[in-house]
Amino acid sequence: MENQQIKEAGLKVTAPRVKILGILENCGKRHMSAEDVYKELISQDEEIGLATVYRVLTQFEGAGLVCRRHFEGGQSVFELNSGEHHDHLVCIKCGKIVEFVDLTIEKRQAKIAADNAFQIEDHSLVVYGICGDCQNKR
Amino acid sequence: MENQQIKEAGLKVTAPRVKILGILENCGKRHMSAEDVYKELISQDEEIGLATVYRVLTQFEGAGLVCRRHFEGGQSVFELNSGEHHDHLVCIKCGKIVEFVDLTIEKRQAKIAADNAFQIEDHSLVVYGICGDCQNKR
DNA sequence: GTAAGAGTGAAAATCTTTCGCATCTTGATC
DNA sequence: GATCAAGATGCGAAAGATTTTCACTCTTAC
Repeated sequence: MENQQIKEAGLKVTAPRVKILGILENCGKRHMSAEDVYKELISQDEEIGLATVYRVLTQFEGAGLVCRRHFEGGQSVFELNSGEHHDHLVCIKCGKIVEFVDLTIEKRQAKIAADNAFQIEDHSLVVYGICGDCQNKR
Repeated sequence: MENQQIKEAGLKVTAPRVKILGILENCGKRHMSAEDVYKELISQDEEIGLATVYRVLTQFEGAGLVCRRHFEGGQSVFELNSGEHHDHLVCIKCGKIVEFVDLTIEKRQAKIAADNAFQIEDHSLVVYGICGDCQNKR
């Protein structure tokens, strides 16, 4: 139940937070921009401002409930933290997003960081391309 | 000489373009935001507007002279196109940027894209961490 | 039940990047 | 060199995403 997760994050259980977490969990799309979440709230007749959506998503991010990603094209997208780090394949035509994990790449990154005396905190790998569907469309 | 490169890009040789390219080539920093370039111009008493800096950098990007990168933290950074694709290691404390190329990773990416029927157009790999210097500072 | 501190909505503010437009330059041509 | 059209520039305004401010409301601890 959402309430539990919010409480564990050290946040008060309020209607906007419960609603937003519910949307992220049940909306079907794993990757949503703040705007997407806001529109979904509107369509559910919820009186929640866009500023609150940003605030709540940022808090959730801080609490580790969601991850924020900056792909090309302006808006950030948020996704529920699935526990396991993963990278993304993004279709530049239709926006489709595929997640993947590749141990070989993770290991090489660790090695490269070590070779340069860097202590890895995070990383972001995004491969932009055209998905199978879009290739066939023309 | 800068003039040649600009001409070859199919652009008129104008003072702002020559100046901006000169800064990118001689400023010491390989990665600069539009704002950085603008400030450098100001400090050289050049009367060039920020809008022009953006316009020129965008044109240079289209002509393949520079690459634009979107790291975390708002601004885009531009770098001279070194001909060879490479990825980045970014220090989240001091902003230091190290470039690297790793064939193993490139190959894995190609394989992953193929497995998912994606036709790769581009990719961005950024590893965020703390560099050796910053680790020692505290 | 109540006070204190959190949380919220709406509007204003920021920040980065782009646009509109009048004016000025460049490069090709006499 | 002078001429001219296409292309560039500068400036302020605009746009888009996100954050902050402020006055008000709600949650939680007691």
